[in-house]
Amino acid sequence: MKARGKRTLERRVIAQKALELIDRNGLEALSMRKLGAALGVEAMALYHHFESKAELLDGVLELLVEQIERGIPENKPPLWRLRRMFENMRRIAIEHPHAFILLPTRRFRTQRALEAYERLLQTFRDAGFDAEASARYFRVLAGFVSGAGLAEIGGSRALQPDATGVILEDFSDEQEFPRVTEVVPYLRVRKLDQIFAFGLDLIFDAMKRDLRKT
Amino acid sequence: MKARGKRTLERRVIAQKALELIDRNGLEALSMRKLGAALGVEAMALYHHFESKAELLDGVLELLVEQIERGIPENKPPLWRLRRMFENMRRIAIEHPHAFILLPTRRFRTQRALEAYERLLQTFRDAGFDAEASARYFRVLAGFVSGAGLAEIGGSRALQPDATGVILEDFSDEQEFPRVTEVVPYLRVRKLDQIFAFGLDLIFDAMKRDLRKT
DNA sequence: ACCTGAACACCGTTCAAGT
DNA sequence: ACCTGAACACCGTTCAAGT
Repeated sequence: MKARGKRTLERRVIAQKALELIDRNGLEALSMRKLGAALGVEAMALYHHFESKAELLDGVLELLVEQIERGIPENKPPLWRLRRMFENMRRIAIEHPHAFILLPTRRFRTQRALEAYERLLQTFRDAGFDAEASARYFRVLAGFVSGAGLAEIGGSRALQPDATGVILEDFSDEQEFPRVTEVVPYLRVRKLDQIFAFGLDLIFDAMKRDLRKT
Repeated sequence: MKARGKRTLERRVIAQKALELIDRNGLEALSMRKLGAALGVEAMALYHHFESKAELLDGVLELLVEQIERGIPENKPPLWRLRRMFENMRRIAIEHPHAFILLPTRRFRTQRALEAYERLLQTFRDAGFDAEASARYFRVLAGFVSGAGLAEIGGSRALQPDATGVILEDFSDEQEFPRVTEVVPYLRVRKLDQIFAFGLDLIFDAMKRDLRKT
């Protein structure tokens, strides 16, 4: 499992270029052929570094997972750090709208991804939760943040690669869908920050109550 | 936009067969060619009923969206009905693990999907929320349920179509990932019901507090 | 109105061959 | 050890043709 110097470097460079292409053209548009071309190499050369496209995507996932811990000082209280980590997850959705889906759909299978997962769970423990409560709150938070991230993307930050023509605005004559129409302004991108914070508050408040109780 | 009898029927039959194939072989494995074959027809015949594969997927999405309202009596209180709708969303994740992803990732663009969305939002209004609060709680609930649904799937109910070899159980020597290891038993499929209910309680409790306040 | 069949421009991956 | 190039078995979709 130990890297042989150049190999790990290459893997990372390839994954980074893949993420770049995904950011630019969408996940569906990423192909081994195009990725090879972008790196000045034949598609098949990539199979020397990754066994399959699936493994390459695990490599891209690793890059996203690493960002969960970005810019979080060690010396802050655990609950504060946890909050920042989940806020980071949302930021990843915004910065990498086409790649974000990898985070909630692909299992963590690589060393680096599992290491980050380990540290995240350790932070729950540091906050005072036992294994069961850590599992529970992790699931609830990760669920909420994943779903919120996906909504943010569908919401309008990024276009879907294979979207069909009609969008809500074309549709809503307000006669037919009054409730949908009235809700649209409150779900604009600008408003989503507040809603996300509100949801996160809900969960963290419950966590704090829980900690005080025991 | 009005249907011409047979046409709508056909569309539905095709979408249903597509969902069946997705359930059996995964979303990635669905192709126009295979779907045609399953219906005893050439792939190109499908383009007479759907303009593209994207539109076909919108048709499959419709089938899922309809199930959100399944088995919910009109005469129950709005909050109760809302809870049931979001529980239904999770059931959809469990019953259609490979297709569920369509729900949080594809925008609602078809008549039937928007109608269901309209009724869902109307139920928030019936419960006593204004448009803004409806938008907020809808987003938080939909976010949580989507994320929880995806986690449920990754968790183990369905295999990923392009999963790579290693899974956590192979990995965790408990030396290297003690926190990950200790959390595994609490995230087993059997336990996810409780965690889901716990998360939903959190949000519905906040909704009830909110309603009492005003 | 509905379906076929050939064709185009792509895919991921295998394999044998090159350096 | 690393890369190429041809080939295989697929894709979604266009287009002209059939009934």
